[in-house]
Parts: sequence; structure tokens; C-alpha cells
Amino acid sequence: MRRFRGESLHKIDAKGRVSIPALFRRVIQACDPNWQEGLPPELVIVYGDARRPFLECYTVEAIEEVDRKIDQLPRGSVGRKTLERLFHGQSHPTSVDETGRLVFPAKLRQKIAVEGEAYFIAAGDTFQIWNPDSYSEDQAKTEAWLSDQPDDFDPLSFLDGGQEG
Amino acid sequence: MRRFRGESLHKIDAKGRVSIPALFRRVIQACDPNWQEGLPPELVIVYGDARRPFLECYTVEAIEEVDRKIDQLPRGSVGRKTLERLFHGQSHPTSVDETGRLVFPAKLRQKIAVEGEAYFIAAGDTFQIWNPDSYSEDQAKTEAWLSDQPDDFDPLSFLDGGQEG
DNA sequence: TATTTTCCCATAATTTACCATAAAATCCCA
DNA sequence: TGGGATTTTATGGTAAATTATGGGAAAATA
Repeated sequence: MRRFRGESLHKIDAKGRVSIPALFRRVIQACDPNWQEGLPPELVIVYGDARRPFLECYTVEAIEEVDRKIDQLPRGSVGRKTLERLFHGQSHPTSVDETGRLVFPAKLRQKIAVEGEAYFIAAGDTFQIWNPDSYSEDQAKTEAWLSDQPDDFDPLSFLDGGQEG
Repeated sequence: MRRFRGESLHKIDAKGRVSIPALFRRVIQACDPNWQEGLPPELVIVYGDARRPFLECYTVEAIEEVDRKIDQLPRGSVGRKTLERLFHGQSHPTSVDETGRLVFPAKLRQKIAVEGEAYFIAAGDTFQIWNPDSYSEDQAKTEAWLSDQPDDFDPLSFLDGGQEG
């Protein structure tokens, strides 16, 4: 299983340390091609884009795939510059320590306004870290949207050739 | 046999352990491409969608098919975001233990309000877990609907080009 | 040297692994 | 085909491992 799944809430201590959900740790390790016994598994936290109220965490494999795609864009193009800012500049490489935690620098904590607790949620080949309240809000919006749909609406209908963008 | 069939009722013990219907176990195992002697067969419980009063359990194959379809949706689209929440975030990967049980975390038990017993029912390539009472209610509704139909109504009529989706 | 960051140790709570048994289902052969 | 023998299920309990979290000492940085 090289895919994140699940969600959970964790305390952030005074030093900025947070436990990473145990299942996520396995994925992070499995997707770090450089990992070996004794080394800390690595990952990259992308915090860029001020519009997003969460941090997006990439495994080494996932970020390398993004890097490869960026490399293929024409040098100097707007797209390339933007993506380089985002993924190369506004990102924070880090690793999972011996006890399954990572340290959240103050800058990142401010970025998403987390303090005592952080909410982790899987999103396929990445996972996100939210301020628990921001997440609830966002989730409430999603659910409101869902309940605005006809009674028999099934989100699964998105799966098959949804016409949507 | 790659399809669930049947229904049954099982006790949930103090630790949240429940036996999975024996026939379901075979399907779960057969549909886990990573399974081999000695390993526990895996499955994914999707609990997301607050509107549904049951948990939906996917085999590895079934969930991977969903994952593939999600991967094809445009990154950032409403549909993709919704489905990622549902299938990646609001889901619980787990496995069938040596004695044929799985552990039901407290969070999931609350979600569908099950306590001492859980009701299992097949639904094609997934199966559902219900609070026995909620299930009876739902079933009563279905039967009420059926008895409102004309005397000669046969559910099989849905099979052939019913106008419904 | 004051402050921040990293490393190492500690522990309570939770989760998982392992062992046990009674009831039910299936086998199997006279 | 009957019915004891064997296997499979459902369920319970305990031991062992893992997880989440905290605190202090050592190291690095400013």
C-alpha cells in the first residue's frame, strides 16, 4: 500500500513536535527510495500558496514525480517559474524521527494557524495537515454541497466520465 | 467467487473486534492481489458520507479501481476533492486477523451507532456493516415500497433496460 | 551565552498478537 | 445413511508490541 488513507488528530507540543499517524509513516517509508534501516524516512512539506489553509505533504517518490514534470516545462515559462516557487522554494524537506514525529517549524505553524493540535488527512499520494477548525469548516462546506444535491445523488457518479472540471 | 453474497449478525466485543462472515473472508482474500500465505487479507472500510447509516467495505481490488478513476479526474476539481475526502480521508484500511475478525475503532462504531452487534450484508463487490436496528428500519422501508407496487410487479423487471440509473 | 533545535529516555494508553474453547458445520466410512 | 471424528467458526482473555506524548540533556545556532 503506497497510498495514504485515513485521518486523525494529534497534539503539537511546546517544541512544535507532532506525531505522524502511524499508518502514514509506513507509506512515507515505503515511498522513500533512499531509506534503509536506521535512517529516518524523509518527506517534503509544501506550504506555498497562501490561498490554501493546509500544508501538503509529499513522499520522496511523489515529489520526485512532480520534479520530473517541472523539468519538462520550458525554462522561463510562467508555469515553470510558478511551480518552481511552489515546490522548490515554498517547501520544507524534513524527516520522521525515531518516535514517529516531525518537527513543525514556527513558520509553518503560523502559515496554517495551528497551535495545540493538528489534523491530518490522507489525499491519495499526499496527505494534508490542517488547523482542526479550518478543516471542520471546510468539511462542513463540502457536506452542505453534498446535501444540496438531489437525494439520490451518489458521489461515486463523479467517477464515471463526470462532465465536470 | 469474487462477489459477496449473504448477510449475518455478529457480536462486537469490548475491544471492538467482530467476526467477518466466513464467506466474505474468502472474497476479501481472493480480491487482495498482495495476499499470500501467512499474510492477513486486507480491505478498506469507507465511512465518509455522513448521509449513509452504514459502513461500506471494499476489497483491495475494488478500492484500487476507485483510486484509478479518482486519479483520472482533474487535480483540484470539485469531484476529485470530494472523492479524495471520501475514499482516501474518510476511510480506514484494515485487515482480517488470524481468527477471521477485524477491529472496529471506536470512531467507526460511533459513526453508525453500533454497540453490541453488527449486521453484515453483501452488496456486490462490496459489503456493508449496519447497526441491526437501522438495517431493519431500512429494510422495512424497502418492503413497504415493494408492497405499494402493483400486484404483478416483479423486481426483476429492473434488470432489463429499466429507465433507472 | 541565550535561545533554539536535536537527541535520548520515559510512560501511559492503545492496539495487536497469541492462546483458548465451545458451538456449529463438514467429513467420511462402515 | 448415521453418527462419531474432524475442521471451521464465533467469541473471549492475556501477554506483548506499538503509539502518542512528555521532559531533560546535549548540541547547534545566533
